[in-house]
Amino acid sequence: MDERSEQSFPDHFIAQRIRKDQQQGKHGGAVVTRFPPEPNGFLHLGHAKSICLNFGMAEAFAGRCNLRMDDTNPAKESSVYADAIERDVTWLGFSYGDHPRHASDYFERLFECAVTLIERGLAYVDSQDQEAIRAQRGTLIEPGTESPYRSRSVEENLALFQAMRAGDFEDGAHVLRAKIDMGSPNLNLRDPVIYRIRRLAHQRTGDSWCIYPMYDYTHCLSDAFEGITHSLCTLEFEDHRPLYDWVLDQFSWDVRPEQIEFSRLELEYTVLSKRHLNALVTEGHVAGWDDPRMPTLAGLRRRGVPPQALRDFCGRVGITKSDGTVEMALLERCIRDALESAPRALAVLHPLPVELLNYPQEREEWFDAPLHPKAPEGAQRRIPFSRHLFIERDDFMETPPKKYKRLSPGEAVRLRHGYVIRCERFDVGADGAPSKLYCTVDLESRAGGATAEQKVKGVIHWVSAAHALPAEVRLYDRLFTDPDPSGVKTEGGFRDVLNPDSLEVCAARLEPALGALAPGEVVQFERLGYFCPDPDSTEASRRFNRTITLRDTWGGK
RNA sequence: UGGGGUGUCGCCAAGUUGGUAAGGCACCGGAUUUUGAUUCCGGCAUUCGCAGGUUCGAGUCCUGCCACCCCAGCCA
Repeated sequence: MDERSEQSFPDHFIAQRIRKDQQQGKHGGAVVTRFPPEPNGFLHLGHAKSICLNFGMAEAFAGRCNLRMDDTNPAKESSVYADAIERDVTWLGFSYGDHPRHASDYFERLFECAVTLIERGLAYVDSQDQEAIRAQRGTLIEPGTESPYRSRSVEENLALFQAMRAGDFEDGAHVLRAKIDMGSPNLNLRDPVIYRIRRLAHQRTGDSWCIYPMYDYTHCLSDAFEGITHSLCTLEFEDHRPLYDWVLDQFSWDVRPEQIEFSRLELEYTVLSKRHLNALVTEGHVAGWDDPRMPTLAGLRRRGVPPQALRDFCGRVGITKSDGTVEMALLERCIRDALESAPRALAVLHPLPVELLNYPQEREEWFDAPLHPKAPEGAQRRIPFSRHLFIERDDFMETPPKKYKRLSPGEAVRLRHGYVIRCERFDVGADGAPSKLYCTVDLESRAGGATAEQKVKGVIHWVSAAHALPAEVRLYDRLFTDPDPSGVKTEGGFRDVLNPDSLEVCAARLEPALGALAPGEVVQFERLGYFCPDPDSTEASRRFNRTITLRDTWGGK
């Protein structure tokens, strides 16, 4: 738990503005926000920032935050994604009442508003094709030109719009456009399309509709319908605010929502856009949306990252309007912080056999070891010890560098929670690498023993060969080798900087107590990092995911 | 060449009536440590994109530049 970020009151520019509004009694002092994802993909770290902001503001100002599916485009959306979104928001620790809201809940009201706009001469049916409309929009520096259908009579527009709804036309035959200003320097105001014909079943409304409203028209009205006071969105919508305001200004509201923009999250060595994440999944570069290497909430969860780490992260990143890219180190710091209190265990990822020459073949001992070093008298587990052990391959070197604090010929190290051993000799395998160590053990070296205080090179982890549980352990690394995958200019783009070593699978050996761990429960394998059983782990074949390594201040390895 | 934004330490980010640069991450020391982890102390921007100006005094006000981001979906 990070008390600092949990208790400190958010004080970014949006919080300041909301506080001011509330103090001035705006909206009757009410604060209502909303998190409005489109159910066309899984939520990722970028969404976490928005979720924490929106739900966080509601919490901080004793308000409410709605979860609203922005489901106005049945061509791309599905309930599979909507379900995943609910799961992820809940997992992050936020609640939105009994149900999420849906833009599709408002289709009828949205239609009525459109009719009103038509009646007031503020919207018209354009019967040109997409290309013609695009050509008339003009460019960034040239104004657009008005559609020949712009001056249709209200009666004709009404009849046409009703016919569109009735299903009398094919896709693309007509669109409804807001009549604003084709000469505006803001392209969004050049008579934006607000309804299009899509003869497609919608995941929630089925075949009830064959016309669907566009985002700019739908979003602001949905906010108003729900009494949203502060509509927080990312910077790219700044240009849309005049349109947001234009639509709302055509009606009167008890609560008139206001849009405020903040910069989206960018993180080094990853991609944070649904389009790119979708490509990773679709093209098979990862195993799915919840692949532990994905920056999706589902992936992070499967990896073992606690939700608190993400909330802490979002809090530390802050909210501003400046574009920036956060270093991976900050996220890692938050994850390690949240996991420090996890139980400890011993596991060997790359086993190197060790035989203790002076330890009886049949003898066996069980050591008590605390689950956490800061609670030495607290809960314990038992660790078996015997003549045959495994230690980490990296913990032995024939000719070690100067400050090596591990095992080498003639040197002694302590086995964590156990005895001190000294390496007498070793075998070399066909590949030229050490294949087995022969050591002597000092039976007086455990705590309380005669030689317990002796100085040794260091402390290493180990497991008893006969008692250890075999397990497949997946070691994950960053998915990309370039800090800015989206910025890669080669033909393949981010595909060209995928990290070929983002996944290493190893055959590990675990201390027996680890057999009782449930999927998702994170433990620290001492000196290695944090790990948790994958959901696909079974007693017959244990599978662990590495959540993150321990901080490593040693240059070597 | 249009419109909308942003520029404070390697990264994120405070600074909102002008008064003499918070904090976090990273990094570098040093202490503790049966995890090269954790914890703990200490260090880390004479300077705020640049150039002028106003002022006793400017990151904060004015002027002019420069850099970067977003916008021409019947996507959101």
